Amino acid sequence: MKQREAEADLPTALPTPHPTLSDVAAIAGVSVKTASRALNDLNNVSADTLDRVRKAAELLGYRSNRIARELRIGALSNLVGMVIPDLSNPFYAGMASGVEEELAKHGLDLIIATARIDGDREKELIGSLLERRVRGLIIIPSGQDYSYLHNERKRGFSFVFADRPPAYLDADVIVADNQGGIAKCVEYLFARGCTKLALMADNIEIWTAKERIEGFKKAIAANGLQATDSKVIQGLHTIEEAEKAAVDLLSQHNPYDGFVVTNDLIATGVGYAVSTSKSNVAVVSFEEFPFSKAMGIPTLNHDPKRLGLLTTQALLNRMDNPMGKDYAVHVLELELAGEATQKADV
Amino acid sequence: MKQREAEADLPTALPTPHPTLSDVAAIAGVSVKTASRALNDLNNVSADTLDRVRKAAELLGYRSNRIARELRIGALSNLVGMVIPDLSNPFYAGMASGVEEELAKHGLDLIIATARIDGDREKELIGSLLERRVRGLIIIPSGQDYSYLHNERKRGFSFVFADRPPAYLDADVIVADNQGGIAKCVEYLFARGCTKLALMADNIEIWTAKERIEGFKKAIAANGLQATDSKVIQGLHTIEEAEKAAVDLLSQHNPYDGFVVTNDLIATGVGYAVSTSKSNVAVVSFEEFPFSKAMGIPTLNHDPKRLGLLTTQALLNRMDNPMGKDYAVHVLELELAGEATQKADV
DNA sequence: TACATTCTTGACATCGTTTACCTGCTTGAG
DNA sequence: CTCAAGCAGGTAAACGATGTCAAGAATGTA
Repeated sequence: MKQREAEADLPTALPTPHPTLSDVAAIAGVSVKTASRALNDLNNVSADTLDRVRKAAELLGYRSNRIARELRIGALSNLVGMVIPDLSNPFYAGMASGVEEELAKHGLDLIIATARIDGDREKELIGSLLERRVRGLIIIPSGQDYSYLHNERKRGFSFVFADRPPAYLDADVIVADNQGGIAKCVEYLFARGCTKLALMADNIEIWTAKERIEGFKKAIAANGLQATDSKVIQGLHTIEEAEKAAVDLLSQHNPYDGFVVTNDLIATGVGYAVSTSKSNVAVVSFEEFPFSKAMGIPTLNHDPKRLGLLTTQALLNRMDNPMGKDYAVHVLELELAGEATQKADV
Repeated sequence: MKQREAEADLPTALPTPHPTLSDVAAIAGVSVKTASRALNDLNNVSADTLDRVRKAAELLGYRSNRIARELRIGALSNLVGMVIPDLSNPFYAGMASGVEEELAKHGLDLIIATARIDGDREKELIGSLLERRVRGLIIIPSGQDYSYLHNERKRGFSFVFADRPPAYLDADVIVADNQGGIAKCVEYLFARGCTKLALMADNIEIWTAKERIEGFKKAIAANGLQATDSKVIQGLHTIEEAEKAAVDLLSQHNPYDGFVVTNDLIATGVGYAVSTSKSNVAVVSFEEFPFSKAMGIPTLNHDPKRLGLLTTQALLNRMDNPMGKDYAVHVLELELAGEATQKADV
C-alpha cells in the first residue's frame, strides 16, 4: 500500500528517461528485431543496416535495458547481494571491498545492504534482495534464526555466511579460527616471558567476542604453569574506554605485563595508553590497527579483504554447484605477523 | 557470442530457483491475475480465494519477481548507484554508509561499484548501472571527462557528484570548502601563537589535495605578518612517511611549531611523531583520525557520513525535479571542533 | 530460364508481472 | 419484475528485449 502511494507521488508525466530499442528501430527504419540483431549479434545483418542502426543508437544515446533482457533470457541477474551489520565499520567495509574486487573479476556486481545488527531488518533486506533475483548472497549474520531461508536453500539458491555461523540453517560458512588465533597470541606473550595476562574484549553478545574470550581462557588453562594471574575485561566499546581500562591495569601495584586485545578499536586505545606509559608491557592484537606497525605490535593476519576474497570464492563455488547437498564450514587459520619488530623503532 | 557461450555453461537443467505467480495460481486453482490480486491489492477477492492463494504462496515459498514487476510498472528500479574510488578507504566507506542510511529511509537500495581511480573502468561501471535502470547516481569522480553523460543529463536522469566536481558536465555537486577549511586551521594555529607552519599533504594530483594546498598558501599570505616561515610537504602516502616527515621537521634547529595535516592517514603518522616527541608543536587536522580525541588535536568536521547524508539529500531533491535545468554547487562549510581540549587530558 | 542455397529481415511469441477491460453473478431500489 | 450498481474473477495486452520461424531478396548453378 505504502509502495503504491509512493509511486503515485512520482512525476507521472515524466517521459521515460531512457530510449527504447523500438525508438532506435524507428529512426533506423528497421524492425525492432533487426535493431536488436545489429546491436548484439553482428550476424546476418547487412553492413548498411548495421551502420544505420548503430548511428541511430548513437544519436539517441541508447542503452540496453538489462532488466528486460534478463527477464527474457530467464537468467538470474549478475548481481550478488551482501548483507552486513554496518558499512562504517572498517572491518566490514574492508570485507566488502574484498568481495567487490573478486566479484568484478567474474563480471558480477555487488549490492550492499546494512542490517544494523537488527535481525528483523536483516530479514527484510534479504527478502528484498531475493525479490531482485540476485545470483547469490553473502551474509554477515545479524539475526538469531535463519530457518526462514530454508525454502531457498532447498531450491538451490546460493548463500554463504561469513564471520559468524548462521543459526538454524545448514549453509556454507567462513569463519576465522577465533579460539586458535587467541591461543597464538597468548603463547606469544608467554614466550616473551609474560606471566600476568589480561584480555581486553568488546561486546560479549557477539559470537566472535565469545569465541575469543573462550579461546583466551582455554589457552591460559593449557599453559597454566606459566600464568601467575589472568583477567578478562569485557564491554569495551570505544577507544577511550579501552585506554582507560589499560591505564587502570598498568597503574596497579603489581601490574599486568601482557595484553591481548580483540579488535582494532580496543587496540588503538590500549596502544595509546601503553605508548605514553613507562610500563614494560607486551601487547598483541587480534586485528591490525593504525599504529600497529609504528608501535611494532604484532597482530594476527585477520585481514578483512582476505576474508572477503575467500568468502566470495566460496560463493562462486556454491554457485557452480548449487544443488550440491553438502555445505562446508571453512575455518581460517590465523598467523601472528610482525613479531620480530616489537619494541624496535621503525 | 561470448555471452551465449557463457549461458550455455550454466546448468540448463537447473529448475528456476524461484517459483512464479502462475505456479501459485495453479496450486490455488485460480487465474494468474487473481493470484496477483490476492497477493497485492486485497481488492475484489473473496476471503476464501484470498486464503487459498496465500496458502499456496506460503507453501511454495513464493517471492514476487521485482524485476518483472518493475518492467511492467515502467518505473525505474528502487536502486540508487554509487561509484566510489575505493571501498576500503574509510572515508569513502563512511560516505557510503551515510548514503545507505539516508536512502533506506526512502525505501531505496544502494548498489556500490568501485572505480579504483580508473576513469575507463568508472565509465563502464556507470554504463552498467544505467543499463540496470538505477533511479539515480552518486559519483565520487575518478575520471577526467564526464561529457559522455551529457545525453542522460539532458534527458533528466539524476546525478549528483560528491567530494570533487565533474569535468565537462553540468550537474549537481557537493564539495567541502577545502580552502576555507584549511584557512580555519591556519588561523587557529596563528591564534595559538604559532609562527612557523608546515602543511603536510598527500597526492598533489587529487583535486582535493590541490585545493587544500592552495588554501594553505592563500591563508598564509592573508596573515603574512604573523608567519615567519611556512612550508608545504607533499606526496605523503603512508603513516610511516608522514611520521618520518614530522620527525624531520621537529629535529631542525629552529623547528616548526604548527602542523596542518590534510587527511587522517597523515594525521595518524604525525600524531604519533608528535606524541613521542618533546617538542612544543600544535597540530590541527583536516580529518578526524583514531587518536584525534585522545590527543586533543582539533579537527574539522569533515565527516564522511554527513557528506554522504547531504549528497543523498541533494540526489533526492534532484529526483523530485529531474528536468530542473539549474544544477547546484553545494559547498560545505567546515568548522573546527575540539579546540578547547587540546593538550588537555581526556 | 528455373531452381536451390544463402543471406537479410520481420512478424509473432515469450519471460513474470500488472493494467485495462469485460463477463457473469448477486443485490437492492423503484 | 426490471434495471442499475457492485463485486468476483477471467482474458488480453503491455513493459523491453530476444528466440523461433518463415518470407522475401540475392546469389549461384545447371
